[in-house]
Amino acid sequence: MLIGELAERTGTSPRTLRYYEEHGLVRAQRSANGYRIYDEAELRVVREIRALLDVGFGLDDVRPFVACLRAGNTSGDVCPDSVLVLQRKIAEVDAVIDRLGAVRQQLHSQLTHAIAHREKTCLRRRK
Amino acid sequence: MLIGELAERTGTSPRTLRYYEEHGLVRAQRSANGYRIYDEAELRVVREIRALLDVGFGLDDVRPFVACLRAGNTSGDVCPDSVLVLQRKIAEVDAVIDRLGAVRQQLHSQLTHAIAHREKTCLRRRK
DNA sequence: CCTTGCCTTGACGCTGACGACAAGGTTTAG
DNA sequence: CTAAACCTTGTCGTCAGCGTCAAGGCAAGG
Repeated sequence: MLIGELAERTGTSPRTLRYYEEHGLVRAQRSANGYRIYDEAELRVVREIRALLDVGFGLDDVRPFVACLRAGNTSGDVCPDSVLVLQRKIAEVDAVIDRLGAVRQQLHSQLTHAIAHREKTCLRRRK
Repeated sequence: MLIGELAERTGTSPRTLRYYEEHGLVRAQRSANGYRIYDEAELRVVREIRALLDVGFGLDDVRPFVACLRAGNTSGDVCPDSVLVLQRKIAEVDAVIDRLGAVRQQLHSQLTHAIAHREKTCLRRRK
C-alpha cells in the first residue's frame, strides 16, 4: 500500500502521514524507487492515532497506544502506559469541564446583569 | 501614567499593552518625547480586556466591550453588541462542555475495557 | 515523446497572544 | 561623565498539526 492509498483509507493526507512518521508514530518500508510502502497493520495504527487526536490528545499522548498496538495487542488501550495516559487525560478533561462550568456561570451572570441594566435604562427613557 | 505603570497596575507587560494598542483596543496620548501616556479610564479598559481574555475570549470578541466602556458606560457588558457576544460565547462554551462530556464518557469506557482486559490477562497467567 | 498522476524531500505559512531581544533615545541621580 | 531605569520601534520565536507550494523523479498510457 502506498501513501496515497493509506491516506485515503484513513481519511487523512499524505502530508499528515509523513508528519506522523517524522515524529516516530508511523513506520513504512521503502520500495526500490524510494516510495513508502505500508502494510495492513499501519492502517490500524493510523486509525488509532486519528481517533485519539480527534478526542483532544497530543501526538505525545498517542505514543503509548501505538507502541501497545505494535506489541501485538488488538487494542492500543490495554497497556499500562496507555492506561496511565487515559487516566491523566480524563483528569484533564474533568478539570477543563469544571473550569468551563465556572466560566459559563460567570458569563451567564454578566449577561443577566446586562439585561437588567438595559431594562432599567428603557424604563428611565419612558418616564 | 506611563506604560510601565499601567502594565504593573493591570498585571500585564508593556509589550502586551502595545499589542492591544496595535490592535485598536487601547489608546494613549503621546508626550513630547514620544512616550505613551494613559489616563485612568484606560485602566478600566485594560482590566476589562484582561478579564475577558482570561475567560477565553479572543481580542475580536473583546472589542464591543471596550467600545461600550468608551461610550461612557460603567460596565462594558450593557451594550447590545456586548450582549450578543456574551450570548454567543455562552453557546460556544455550552457546545464545548457537551463535547467534552462525550469525550469523557468515551475515555472512561476505554479505560474500563482496558482494565477488564488486563484482569483477564492476569487470570490467564495464574492458570 | 508527452502528458498524467503518482511519489520524494524541503521549506514556508497559519492561528493567537504575546515573550524576548536588538538598537537606540531620554531623563534622573550621583 | 556615567550608570540606571525608563521609554521607543521592529523583528523573530513560541506551540501544534498540519496545508501548501516548489522542484524534481518515476511509471504507464496514447
